[in-house]
Amino acid sequence: MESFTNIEKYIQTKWDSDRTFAKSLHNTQNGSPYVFFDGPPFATGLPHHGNLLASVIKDIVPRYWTMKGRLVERYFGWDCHGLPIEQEINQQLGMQAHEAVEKLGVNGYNDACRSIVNRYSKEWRNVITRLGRWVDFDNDYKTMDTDYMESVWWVFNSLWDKNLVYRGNKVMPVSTGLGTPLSNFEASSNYKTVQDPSISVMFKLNAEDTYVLAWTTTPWTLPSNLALCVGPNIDYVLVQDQRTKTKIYLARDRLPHYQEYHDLKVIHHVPVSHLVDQTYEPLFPYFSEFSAKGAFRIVADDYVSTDEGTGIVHQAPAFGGDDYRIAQSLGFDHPVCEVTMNGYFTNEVVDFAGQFVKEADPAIIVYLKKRNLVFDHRTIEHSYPFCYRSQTPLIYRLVPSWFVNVQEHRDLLVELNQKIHWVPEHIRDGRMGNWLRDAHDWCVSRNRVWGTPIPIWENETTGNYVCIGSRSELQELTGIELDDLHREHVDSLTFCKLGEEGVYRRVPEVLDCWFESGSMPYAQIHYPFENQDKFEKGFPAEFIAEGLDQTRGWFYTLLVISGLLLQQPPFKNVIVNGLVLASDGKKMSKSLKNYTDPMTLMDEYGADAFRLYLINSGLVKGEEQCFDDQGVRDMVRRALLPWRSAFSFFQMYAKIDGWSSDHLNFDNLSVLDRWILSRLQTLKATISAEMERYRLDNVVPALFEYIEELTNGYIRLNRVRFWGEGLGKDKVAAYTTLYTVIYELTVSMAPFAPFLSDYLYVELTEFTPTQSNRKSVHLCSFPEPDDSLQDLSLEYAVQKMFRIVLLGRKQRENNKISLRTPLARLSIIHQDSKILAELRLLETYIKKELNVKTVEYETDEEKYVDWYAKPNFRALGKRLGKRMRDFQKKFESLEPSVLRTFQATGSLEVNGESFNLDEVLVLRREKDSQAVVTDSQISVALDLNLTQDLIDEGVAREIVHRIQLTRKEINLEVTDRIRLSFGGSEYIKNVVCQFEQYISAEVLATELLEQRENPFEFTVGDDTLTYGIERV
RNA sequence: GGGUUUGUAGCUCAGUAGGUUAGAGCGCGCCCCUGAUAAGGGCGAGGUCGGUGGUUCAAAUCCACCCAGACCCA
Repeated sequence: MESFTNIEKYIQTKWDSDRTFAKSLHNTQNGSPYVFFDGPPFATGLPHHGNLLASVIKDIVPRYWTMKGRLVERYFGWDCHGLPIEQEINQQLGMQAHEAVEKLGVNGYNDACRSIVNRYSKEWRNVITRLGRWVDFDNDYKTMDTDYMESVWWVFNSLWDKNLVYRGNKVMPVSTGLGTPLSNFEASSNYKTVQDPSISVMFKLNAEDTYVLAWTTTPWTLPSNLALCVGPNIDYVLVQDQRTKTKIYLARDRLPHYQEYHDLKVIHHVPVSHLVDQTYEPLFPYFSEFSAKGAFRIVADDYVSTDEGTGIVHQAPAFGGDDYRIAQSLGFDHPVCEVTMNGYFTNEVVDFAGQFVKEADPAIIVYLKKRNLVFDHRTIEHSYPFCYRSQTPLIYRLVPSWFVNVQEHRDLLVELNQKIHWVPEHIRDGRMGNWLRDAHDWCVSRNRVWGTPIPIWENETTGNYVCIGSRSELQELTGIELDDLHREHVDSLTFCKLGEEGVYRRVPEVLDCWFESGSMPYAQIHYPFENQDKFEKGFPAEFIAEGLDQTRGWFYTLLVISGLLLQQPPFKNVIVNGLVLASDGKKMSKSLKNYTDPMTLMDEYGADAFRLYLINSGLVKGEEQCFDDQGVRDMVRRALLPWRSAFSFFQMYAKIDGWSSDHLNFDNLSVLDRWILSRLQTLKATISAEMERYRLDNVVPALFEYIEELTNGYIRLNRVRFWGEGLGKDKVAAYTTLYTVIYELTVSMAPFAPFLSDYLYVELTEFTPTQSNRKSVHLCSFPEPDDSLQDLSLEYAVQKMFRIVLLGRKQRENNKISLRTPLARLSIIHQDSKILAELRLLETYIKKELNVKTVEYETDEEKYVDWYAKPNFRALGKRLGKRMRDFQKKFESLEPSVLRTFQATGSLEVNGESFNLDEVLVLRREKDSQAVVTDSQISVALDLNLTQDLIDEGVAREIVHRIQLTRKEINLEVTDRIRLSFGGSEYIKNVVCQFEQYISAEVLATELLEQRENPFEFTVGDDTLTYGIERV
């Protein structure tokens, strides 16, 4: 047998040479489009389990809909711009972007980035292809393509035209050494432990002769103080410094801290409302005119804590994120920012002008001390971020930035989000909904090099802006035609406008790369410059899938852009996958080596198994899961192996009998034929239903169940039907059933296990000479359930039969009687003769499974079991309520005679209330567990008497078994006829003679002769059989 | 600190209208079967369903708080 891995490699080459993917698109070209958007990954490393998980989902769903007749085009996308790429290149060049740009120029730097963007794309293609994902890599989109970037410009310009773009400020980490803002990633990459001043400063209230105490480790921000902030839920106290007699407000929780160094006496507690809105005297005179605008006032905000400081926070809106947010809500449009990007005070700060802020700290403290405003002064050691390049301390400072107005359109976004079907559902109103409800304006500018330039030109003289939305517009204004829109080509272009003085130059920023990926629906097809019709027909997309981390990433940017642009959600269905963790519960990490490389896994167990494992879990509904290599192996053992074995079984006999689908005939189906066909309809219906709901995790369990029933139920019980010679009616029915069931199972598996499914499909076509000449399962239609073949009551009865077989086996086990020894009788015991009648239809199988001569149906349960009654809590809960416990006791103590009547009449009176058989359940327990076994619903009793005849027959079966083993050992074919010689003890020889016919038939012996010397032997008890086998 | 989410057998996980015997696979122990054989089946051990409190006749399931982890945000 071929290994699964080899099968997959073979199928892969078949797909390549037959161009099966292209054919599947060709075949569905008249189908209605099912649009799928592929989220672009950064290819800065090899694909990991998370990428593969998303890829599996992105493959299964499109394959399914393709088989449903829809046209599902799939184009791969690459995220090319942004920090990850710059990071790579910086590392490669061994210098920071700003430095590199100085040396290489924007041109050289971008060339370097461009050269590595697709460094891994070949490996990605290999891995994704090996996984079995069908996606067009040849017509992929890249966010750095000129067409793509032009569409991004169009998107940006459209927002601009709708007045949704504005210039504002954002507090960001700034490297004073480089004079430029850093990304959060860069800013958090170099923390150092340093000593800083820690001062508590007193602010004099205007209305009383008291002070408010605020704490800071950045005295240089005090000259730009504009407000103080208290916490609305914090308790404050007024204290008096016993040394200076000064009265001071601070948080009660912080009092002990200050009492360590100062003799403070509490005067009284103060509600926070007493402080809010009070005004105070500015520490410095530089910006006192701001008091007219509402500055130098106490405000309240939740962010204030009492973990450190005084519970009152000094506000310098230009130098803190919260400070800025609060200032904006107070209406300071132009907060004070008297520090240059390089960290020097400007001239407005008269006393410290030209000083580097960190170096001005001591002078500022002295200034305040002279005015008796410093309450406490010491030094602390803490961890502080430094520029990873220039090693200067970072400062947080306002940076001019471009924003998209999202805040005012929250309601629209929330509303559009409601139209999206999220899997898992909770993300819609939870993670995503909450995020949208308080969405902030989106800062879309980056002070970067490698990206799509923001297409805004600013007139240096008049301050007017022109936003450009296309290459042709740019050409009109500048006369230059560009085929590349990166900074090195665009930055130098300037223009003037007639009748307006001054020159227009592009603003220096590039776009946030999330803006580019969010523009993907338009940009991937160069809309609106091309493909207008295609876009309009295919928007919103039917389906997308990415990881949970994209909620505030791609999912969000897609929604913001399409919402603002078109007032539509960008997609209808989304599967959010969870994070794949290593088996130790940690993140997968190359350095920890805590996971197996996916390619290795696929080489060992196959991509099909890998795929099934990934989707058979909470991973496809946003939950995380520890990846377990064993789990992949399980998929082989539980699904792929039995599925293929079922096919091999069919194939082997169908070849012998020369059976083909020409002989299909549903006329003489046996009861189990009808059963497994009915189960097939149920399976197909389940798969369709779950796929429509995008609940992939519910599919694999249903497949498991079916494969289990097919192989360990249907095939095991029906093997004998395939053994006889010729093609009788019953055999045709058996082949018809087995073929149909395997065929449709195989086609149904196609989206999930595309390799083995295609392999088996092709093998199956050997038996379908007149059927369609499709070359691949992936060109087939997904099978639809046929209601006329479904019989739920039969499914139920067979289920019961299997339960009975289990009970019988259990009783044999209890009594240590091997299954090979036949028993005279099985009694199936239930007082309801209707149930027994259903089981009678399956008697043949029950006899065979339990190896009994006869089956009897017994309605007199009281002979074997004790009845007891129990309330059906679910049914009675509402009606009985608190009385449940009392009734439960009453039911449990009912006499058997009462229960007998109850079962006969279907009605029971207790305490003047009547109950039916659905409300009170009658259950069974064994009177004597030797004689009978019950599962509380139904009972069986085996006749355990072993007569000599039965024992002899058991021995005969044992003999057959040994001979079969030997046949196999000496490599006989299943169909080989043999000449059997035997000898040994008298008893054994007698048994052989007695069961001559049975034995000959079973082992395919055409001749049986007694002989003294034989090559093989075995013993049963005290007896020995010797035998020889010779092929005829 | 906030939002969301997860916590069930040694391991990986099921368990959506709250219903009284909490399941599967793997692993482990015992046994059986065997022309589907890189198999298969049965039985068994193994669980205070993260903790505490509450609602209820009844809680793994609903509520509150807490603990631990994760993701995102601050």
